[in-house]
Amino acid sequence: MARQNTVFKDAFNRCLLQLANTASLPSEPELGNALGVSRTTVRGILTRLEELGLIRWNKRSKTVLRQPKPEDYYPEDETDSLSAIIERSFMRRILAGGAEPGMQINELEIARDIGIGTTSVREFLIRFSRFGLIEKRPNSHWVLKGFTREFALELTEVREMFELRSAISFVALPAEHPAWADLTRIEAVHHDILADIDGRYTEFSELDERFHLLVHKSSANRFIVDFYDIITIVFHYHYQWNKTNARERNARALEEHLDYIAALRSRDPARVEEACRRHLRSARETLLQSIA
Amino acid sequence: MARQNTVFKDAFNRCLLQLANTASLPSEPELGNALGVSRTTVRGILTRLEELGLIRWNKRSKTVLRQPKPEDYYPEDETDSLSAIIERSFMRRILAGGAEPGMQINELEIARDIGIGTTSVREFLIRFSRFGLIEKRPNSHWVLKGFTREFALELTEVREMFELRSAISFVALPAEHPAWADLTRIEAVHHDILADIDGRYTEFSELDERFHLLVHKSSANRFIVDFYDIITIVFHYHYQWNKTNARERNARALEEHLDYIAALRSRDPARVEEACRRHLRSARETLLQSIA
DNA sequence: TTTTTGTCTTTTATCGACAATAGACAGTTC
DNA sequence: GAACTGTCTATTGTCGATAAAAGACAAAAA
Repeated sequence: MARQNTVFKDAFNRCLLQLANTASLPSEPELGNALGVSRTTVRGILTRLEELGLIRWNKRSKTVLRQPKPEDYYPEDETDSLSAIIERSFMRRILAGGAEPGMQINELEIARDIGIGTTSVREFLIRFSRFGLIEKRPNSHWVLKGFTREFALELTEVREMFELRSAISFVALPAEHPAWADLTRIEAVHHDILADIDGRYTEFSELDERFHLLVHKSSANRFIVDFYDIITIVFHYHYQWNKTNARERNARALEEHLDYIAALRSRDPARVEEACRRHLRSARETLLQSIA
Repeated sequence: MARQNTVFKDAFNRCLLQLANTASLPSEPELGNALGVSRTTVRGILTRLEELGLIRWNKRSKTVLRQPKPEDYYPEDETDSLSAIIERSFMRRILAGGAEPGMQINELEIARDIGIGTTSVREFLIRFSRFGLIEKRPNSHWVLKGFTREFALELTEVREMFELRSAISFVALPAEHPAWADLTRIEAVHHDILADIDGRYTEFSELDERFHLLVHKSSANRFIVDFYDIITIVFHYHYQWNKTNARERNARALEEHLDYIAALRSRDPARVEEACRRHLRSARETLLQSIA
């Protein structure tokens, strides 16, 4: 097979969710827009919905006949894009497994391991190389540079430069800029989670990403915003792997965020700088502790 | 054909140059080291040298029989790696041609244009995307973001942050660090070029890259050093295309470099910061002028 | 006249294949 | 016994092929 129809299956599943609330479906272009796919895929979905007896479809009329049952959905693991699968598998290898710096990375081996072609693995590695964890020897293998203490220090050094600058430019945003409203929403979630910290502390990781990305975006600089991808992926996988003291860590970080947010609101650059520095310093400590 | 033997041809040509000075060639591993290729390729080269009657080869003895003639070399254009070919072709497209921001980029079209397969084009685009000039729409085309004024401003903003920090850490390098010797060598070339500015001003571009890279490297931060790739490629292709006032521009930049180098030598951070700022400001102006 | 649908073409994502190149191992030579 | 060569295997770089997905265009419907 040349390509898995994961786009179709994933969009189909999302379409079933939308089906729950309506008696009939909108036009093909509109559906395509809502699901983020082309009309070709939409028509594939409609065809399948009809086959399963979920709708009656005749040109413009798409009448819902019954509600979807669990067995109508495609299994979740068939909806993952190939690159997502490779990413997970690769990160497990280099974070969880005893991956020594300097180790060789073998495209063919990874491909066989996952059961896919080498092309996709190559493309993943090329994309991944910008994170600075691997390096290519031309005409030969890749080398793992490793998730080391140096890596963490270099990463956080740049992060601190970028975030400090972004935070300063945040306070210069006009009052009607949507970022302020986003900030309010994000602040509210902080309070919600803190109120039930024992039950919800695991939601911090995602919130953390949203908050810092919002700050970085105010720099209006593509290089700064793009760099945040590296932070995201490192923290994302790293925290999946290292969960010691997660509750305390997250509670503390939430408090620091609230300080930081208050500082942004004050629009006082000196105060922002101080709150930002304090939070980033403790984030760096946390990261370093879990490495060494 | 699955793959051009450009590595072989290029190494063969370089080997012919080395041949000029010796009566016999060293061992296979040693040759491989000198040329940066594997023993397999070395043996290919030796075989070819023997076929052409350039050497007599018997196990350890590789006696040079005659000096290479021009027709012994492979044509230069057969020694370019595919990715270098794609890069040149692509940069010509987006810098020289009237490439509007927002334009779609079509893998298949580029591949047909150059007469190669799509895989290599895809891989090039993925690698190139980290420069922030193009962006992928998943399952669909790439979009050219364009070499615009915003791009130049975002690029120089980060460059200034990084270089300032690197320059400051440069003065902290111990006196025996090789960077100081490199700096001396680079400074000397500045004087050489200035002494014959009319004849040699075109050599500035390469010198500029060497100098700034040396500064960036003293940061010992892979993200800062890697970022310099973007600067390099942008300036490299940009100056190939825009040559107005090159002589005056370069002369001025050379003087600024000399100030900057003197400041580094003084090891006075305040003086370094000032000289660095001044030079980067004028570099930014130059870049901006040639865009708008 | 604008939106929707039917149909058809083009492009992307992925695979398998194969030559170029790297690299491993054992026997050979100094 | 250290380095070199002969031979063999494994991996990378690139191509062509193909299903999935996107998208163009004209006919049909509102």
